[in-house]
Amino acid sequence: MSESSTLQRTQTRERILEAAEAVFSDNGYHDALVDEIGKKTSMSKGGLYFHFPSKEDLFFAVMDRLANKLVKRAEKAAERANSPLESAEAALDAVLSALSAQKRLARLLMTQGYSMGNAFESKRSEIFDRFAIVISQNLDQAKLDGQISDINTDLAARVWLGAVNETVVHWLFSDGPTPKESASDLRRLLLASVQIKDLSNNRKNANR
Amino acid sequence: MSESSTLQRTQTRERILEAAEAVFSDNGYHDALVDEIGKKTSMSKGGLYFHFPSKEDLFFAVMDRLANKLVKRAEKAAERANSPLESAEAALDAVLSALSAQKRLARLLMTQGYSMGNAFESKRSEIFDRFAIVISQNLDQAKLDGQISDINTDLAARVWLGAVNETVVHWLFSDGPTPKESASDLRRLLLASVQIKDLSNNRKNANR
DNA sequence: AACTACAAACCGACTGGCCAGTCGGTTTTC
DNA sequence: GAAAACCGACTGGCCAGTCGGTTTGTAGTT
Repeated sequence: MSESSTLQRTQTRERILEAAEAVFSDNGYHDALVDEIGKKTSMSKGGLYFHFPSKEDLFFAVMDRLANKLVKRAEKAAERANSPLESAEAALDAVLSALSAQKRLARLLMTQGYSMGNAFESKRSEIFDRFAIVISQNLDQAKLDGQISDINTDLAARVWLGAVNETVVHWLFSDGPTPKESASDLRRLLLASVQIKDLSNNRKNANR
Repeated sequence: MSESSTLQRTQTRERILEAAEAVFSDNGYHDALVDEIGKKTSMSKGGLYFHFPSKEDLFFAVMDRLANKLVKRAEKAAERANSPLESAEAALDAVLSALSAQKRLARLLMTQGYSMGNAFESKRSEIFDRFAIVISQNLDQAKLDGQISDINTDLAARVWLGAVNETVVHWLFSDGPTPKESASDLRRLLLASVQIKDLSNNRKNANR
């Protein structure tokens, strides 16, 4: 068991996860066939089951992998910003553009897992919570800094996530505008929702 | 075929829809067994299939029935209000309290159908659109009246729905607060998102 | 009121297709 | 030569939908 074999092993796992991501997001959990994932990986069913104990575990692994990527992306975008409020905004933008760029990713995270029942719910919940934390922590800080007014930041984070979710899902299943196209309007609405106090930046939040 | 028999017929259909609603919302589409719906109705599978051509049709019928009820409720609440903005607000409240009161209803409308794949999506889409229209029309009017600023009302309606959806789903799968408990905070956030201009009412939308 | 005829409503055992997961066996790697 | 990785035909459980048959309602006839 050299370290090269461990590397090989994670590479194979990665290959499987890649293929599984495609198949799951195209068909949803229930209609995704393990055999098809095998075909895409040029690996037999038995081979897959050597690496993952069940279809369900495989699906969760796919979701975790995607969520990690996305959360990291959001956190990095937030770090680059200059104020807590801008961090929250940047995190939002990062997620939105990532989802716009990859329908598959959006489908997987938002809808394609529901067919597995309650197990999926807690996973989705867990992942959304991670995003919610990134947003609400920044909003909390913005509140302390007096950048926004005294609102319920947990709920605000939830509202932001919900707004993104609905916008994306609507885009996925209707031929509406890309979330990215709506991004600036969406940003305006969500920033307004937290009732920005300091108008010294260049945006016009003209309220009377 | 007297009219009493037609009445009988719709009563039976109603009985089935009631039972189906329970079973679907408890188990989700995929895990709901037609036989169990039969058991709850004291009717055999064959009997059910006399009234509904397939499990899928039955599910859609259940959804339509619920959506109709809810939309009507929202519209009536909107009518009772005194201004377009208050109408939008009232519609929101109505939906929120209905969903809070009946977890089952919320589960069905929001998550339990995904397991049937894309067919559900268009149904969900259709239903959410109906709510979106109620909200966005009122927001449009509020815009014309100068009650709110010049925003993208379609998107705003979407944001509101998304916010409600996320709040409710979060409540369903975590032990968070009832949506009704969050209602006033939520209302504050969403009203702020549309950037109310006229502050002559008793709410404090203090923006500098 | 009794009888017939027909259809609407309902019954429930059965089938046919599906597919996750298994397992005895083969190849690859070290 | 031993273990890790992989193969793929097979099975076992599941359940929507079917269908030949029974019951119930109802309209027409005498």
